[in-house]
Amino acid sequence: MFGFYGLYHTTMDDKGRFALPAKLRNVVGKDKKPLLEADLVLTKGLEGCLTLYPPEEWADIQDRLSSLTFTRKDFRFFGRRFYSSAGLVSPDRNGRILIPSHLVKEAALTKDLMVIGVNRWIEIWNPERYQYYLEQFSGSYEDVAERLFAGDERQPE
Amino acid sequence: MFGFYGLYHTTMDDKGRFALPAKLRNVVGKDKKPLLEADLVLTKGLEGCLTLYPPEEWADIQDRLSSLTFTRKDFRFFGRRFYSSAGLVSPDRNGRILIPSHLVKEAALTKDLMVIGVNRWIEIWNPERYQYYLEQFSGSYEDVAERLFAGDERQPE
DNA sequence: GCGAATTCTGGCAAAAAGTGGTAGAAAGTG
DNA sequence: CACTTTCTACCACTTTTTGCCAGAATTCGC
Repeated sequence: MFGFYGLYHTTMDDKGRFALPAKLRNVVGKDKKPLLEADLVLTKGLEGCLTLYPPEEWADIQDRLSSLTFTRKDFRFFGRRFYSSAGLVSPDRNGRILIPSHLVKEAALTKDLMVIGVNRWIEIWNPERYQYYLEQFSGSYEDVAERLFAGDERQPE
Repeated sequence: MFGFYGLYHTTMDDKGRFALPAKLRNVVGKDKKPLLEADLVLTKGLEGCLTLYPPEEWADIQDRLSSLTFTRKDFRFFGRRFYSSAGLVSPDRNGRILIPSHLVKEAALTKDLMVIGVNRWIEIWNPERYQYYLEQFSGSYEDVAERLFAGDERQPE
C-alpha cells in the first residue's frame, strides 16, 4: 500500500551527510511507524547507485542471499562485494544520513545528489550518472511496460 | 539479522597488531551481545586473505568439516592446512588484534591492511591483493545479482 | 500574503576510536 | 637456577567521529 515515491534533489555536505527528503522520511508502514526510524542499510546498488533499505526489506534480501554457498567462486565474489559495500546507517536528529566514504567513491557522489523513491527502497545517484543511465534506455519506457504486462489479464487500476 | 558489513582501511604496527574498526567491533547478535567479545578464530581464508570468525560461526564450520571423512586424501590435506593455520585471538582493551606471524606471511600482509565485513565473518586483505582479486572478476557483479534474483516475480502490493 | 511550523544547514563540543609506548609476566637459554 | 629476551596486557595521549544545538531557509495553511 505505501512505499517510497518521487525524485528529489539534495546536497551532501563536506562530512558526507545528506538530508533525507521529508517526503521520504515520513513514509510509514502498515503499523503507522516511520519506515526510516532507526537502523537502515545502505549498500552499493546496481548500475552504480546506492540503495537504502528499511530493516524489513533488508531482512528479506539477506534471507535470499543466505542460500548462497560460499564454496562457489562467483558467490564468494558477490558476497564480498555486496556485504563489504553495505553499511548500517541511521538518520540523526535532523534526518540526515552519513554516507560511508567508500560508498561515496563507489557511486561517484559529489555535492549534488539525486534521491529517488523506488517503492520498497530508496536510491541515491550522482545526477549525471542517472541522466546517462536514463539516456541509455530512452524510448524504451513504453516497450518495457508492454513486455512487463504482456499476458497480464488484470487492468491497471 | 545484522552482521559484519563495510570496507575499512587500517594499519598493522610493527608488532603485528591492528585495530579492529569500531563499526565491526560493536556488531551485536540477537542476544544484544557483541559478536567479537572474547575468543575469535583467525585463519587462512580463500583467495589469499585471512578470515576472522566469531565463536558461533567457527563452531558451525567445525561441525561441517567434521562430517568429512579423513580417509580421503584431499580432505586430509584440506584439514591439515585449514586447522594448522587457525589460531585463537582476542582483542585487547583497545580493540586491537595480534596477527600470528605465520599468518602475516600467508596473506602477504604489510603495514596497510584492508578489512572487510562479509556478513558472518571478517576478512583481512593485503590491499593490492584485494584490488587484484576484484579486477579479475570485474563486470560480474551485476551478472551474479541478476542470476540471484532471477525468478523473483513478486508484484508490488 | 502573512504567520507558523517544518525542514535544512553549518558548526561545535563531548565522546569514542586510534596509536605509541612501557612495565610486568612468561618463556627461552646458558 | 639465574639471567636474558620475547611476549602480552594495559595506560595515557592524540585524533577523529558523531550526536546535538541554533540559526537560516523554505514550505504550508489560513
